Formats: sequence, structure tokens, C-alpha cells
Amino acid sequence: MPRSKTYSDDLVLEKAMNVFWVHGYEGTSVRMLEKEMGINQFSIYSSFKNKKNLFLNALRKYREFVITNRFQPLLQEGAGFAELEKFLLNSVTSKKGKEEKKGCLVVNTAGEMGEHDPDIALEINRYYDFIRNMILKVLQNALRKGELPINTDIEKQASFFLGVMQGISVAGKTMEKRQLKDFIGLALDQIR
Amino acid sequence: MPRSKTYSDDLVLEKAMNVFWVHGYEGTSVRMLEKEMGINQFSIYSSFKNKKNLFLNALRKYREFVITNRFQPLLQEGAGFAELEKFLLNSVTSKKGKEEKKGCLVVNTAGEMGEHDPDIALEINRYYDFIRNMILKVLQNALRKGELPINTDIEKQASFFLGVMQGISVAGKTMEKRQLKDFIGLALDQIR
DNA sequence: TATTATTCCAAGCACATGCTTAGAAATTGA
DNA sequence: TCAATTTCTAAGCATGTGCTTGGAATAATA
Repeated sequence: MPRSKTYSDDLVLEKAMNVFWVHGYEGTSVRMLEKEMGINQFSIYSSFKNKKNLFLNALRKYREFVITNRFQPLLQEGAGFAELEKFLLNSVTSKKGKEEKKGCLVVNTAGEMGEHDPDIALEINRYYDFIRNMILKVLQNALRKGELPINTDIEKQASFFLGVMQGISVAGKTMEKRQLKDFIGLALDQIR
Repeated sequence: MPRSKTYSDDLVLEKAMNVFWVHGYEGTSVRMLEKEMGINQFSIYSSFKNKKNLFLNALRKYREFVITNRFQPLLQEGAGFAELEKFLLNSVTSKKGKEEKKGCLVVNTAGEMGEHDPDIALEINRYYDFIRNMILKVLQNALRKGELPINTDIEKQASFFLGVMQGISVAGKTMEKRQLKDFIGLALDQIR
């Protein structure tokens, strides 16, 4: 009997994610959201409860988004050092010209909301736990394949890799391309 | 003839800096500022023009603050690798217990304001230019002292060091202490 | 001590914020 | 076709925002 929705929750959520990505949490108003999502405030609130909850959903969506768009090669069966290398180098080449330097939504959020909000802090931790596990698996593969010294401490290297990733998220905004490349190059030398 | 100020511009600016440091630019209201600075809105606007200009001054103040409080050892005459090492390790040990993980104001700002505001982007660049120059000098010293391989590319190493610093600013919020230490340890190995 | 320049205070301005609500529009199943 | 149930629209609510203003309080000068 009921009337059916004219929009997809998942689709408008992705649009919301992009707004938050560009403007941050506080910098994004509900008016901006309703414009970009293409639905009314009422619909936003009935679908996502409130602004913060919408943002939490956007953060989860971002994790999915990043996994399918950037981490895919690292999740393949035989992924090893070559894939790690490509992944880091992609961080610099994917910054094509006019596209805005949005950086990483999670890093931006960690900076903006810090530890102020426990729900968001939790989501940030989930994000990095996931990435860390993925890195660990790839490093294990690389070790097995003999691409790394036998006595390599995988856990330490994972921390290093993660730290470098986070550094790149900031450096992508503040460094010139040449310097960013050098940073990544030396980081890769360290792992190998 | 005129009545004299009852507050010091420099002193209230430092207080403003701390508020921005904790809550970010958008997250800080003028009402919060007048409370923490201990002066009226009128005085804020007559001394600093407007909120954004106050923030720009706070960013500059932050640079001074960081230089005198954290970079001091690196600016000394004979500073070499040992000082670089201590500096990075300080980033983790200075995170004492209850003190909030505020991270780096400049990194937080880069995340929040990104490239949206050109004036602020300029100030961010100034900050990192300063740090990069300082790192370069110390690396040069270290090279001269024979603490680094003779063929070391100082410029590349400076980019690496800066990238690691930025990584630490994020990792300090998202990693456990042990992992952060490992990250720094391997980064230092790379430089040496 | 009277004058004068300036600081301070409180109130208020116009607008933006997150969120709610009442009623019209619409689409499903009977 | 009609009733039921949900979605959509637009207006509005209380509060917060950055910023301004008019007048009282103040202190240095003459």
C-alpha cells in the first residue's frame, strides 16, 4: 500500500560522503547536503536519523569506497611487494591536475574531531584496523615469496607502512609532487 | 591621554591558539574565544579584526611556539643525527597520559581547510618551508660529521623526514604507543 | 581636576544552524 | 476505484553564528 521511495539510500549516501570529504563535518551544512544529495531535509532525517549518524554512515561508506577503488590489488590472492609499491606510487599519480586535494576523509576527520566524539573515534579505529590487517597479509605473502629478508619483523613493517600512508595523506596536500615522490621512494627502500 | 589596555595582545593570542588547537577553526566559536581569552568580543575584534585574521595570527603564533618548545635542540650549532633521533622519539614520549591528543595544529588545519582558503594555505606552506630548511641544515651537519653515508641525498632525506613527521602527527592519534614507536624506529633506520 | 581618547561592557543585529511538523501528493494493494 | 500508508514539500522553530553598536567606565594628559 505504501508509496515507494524515489531515491536509493545507498546512492544519496555516497553523495553525502563526497560533500563531507570536501568540506569536513562542521563545514558541511544540512542545506548543502540536501542540495547535493538531491533530497529534502525530511528525507535525510527519516533515512539517516540526524547529521552525525549520516556522517558515521558516510565514514563506513568511505571504507567500502576506498577498499574497492584503491585496495583492490592488495586483496588479490598472490599480492606481494610489487602491489605494495604500486599502491604507494598510485597515491601520487592519482592526484591529477585540477582534481581537488581532498586527502583522506579519515585523516581529515581524525584531525577535525580528534577524540572529541567516541563514536567517530571508534569508526576511525575500525578503518585503520582493517587496513593494518590487509597490510599484514600482503607482507606475509611477500615474505613467503622471498621478496623480503627472512628475519623481517612483519608487525613493525606494517606499522611503518601505515605511518607512511598517513604521512602521504598529509604530504599530498602540503608537498610538491617531486618531494612526495622522494618521500615514497625512500619509504619503499626501507621496507625492501 | 587614552586609557591603556588591560590585556596583552600576545598573551590572549596564545590562549586563542590553544582553543583553535583543541577544537579546530569551525569548531571554535567567538563565544568560546572570548571566554578562554578572557576579553570581550569587542576587544577581540578591535585587536584582531575578525575571526579568520585571529586564526591566521594563531597559526603564526603556533609556529613560534613549536620552534621554541620542540625544535630548539635542532637549531643549536652542532645539531646532528642524535638530535634528529631525539626529536622524533620525543613525539611519542611527550604524549603523557591525560593530556589530550591534539596532534599538530597545522596538520589539523590542512585537513579541515585544505586548499579552500588561500591565505591559510599560504601560512601552512610557510610553516613547512621553515621546518624543511631546518631539517636540511641538520642533515648537512650530520653528513659533515660523518654520521650519514657520504653519497646521501640530503634533499630526498629531508622530504622523507618531513613526511614521517606528518605521519606521526596522524599516527599519534590513531596508533597505539608500541606501533608508533616501531614506525619511528624504522624511519630512523632508513635515514641512518 | 577637567578633558579626552580609548577600552570595556551589554545588548542586539541579520543570518545560518540542526531539526521538526503539518499537510499535500503519490503509489501500492484490495 | 478507493482507501491506506508512506513520501515529499515548504514553512517554521529555537538556538548559535560572526560581527556591530551606543554608551558607561577608565586612565593618562594638561
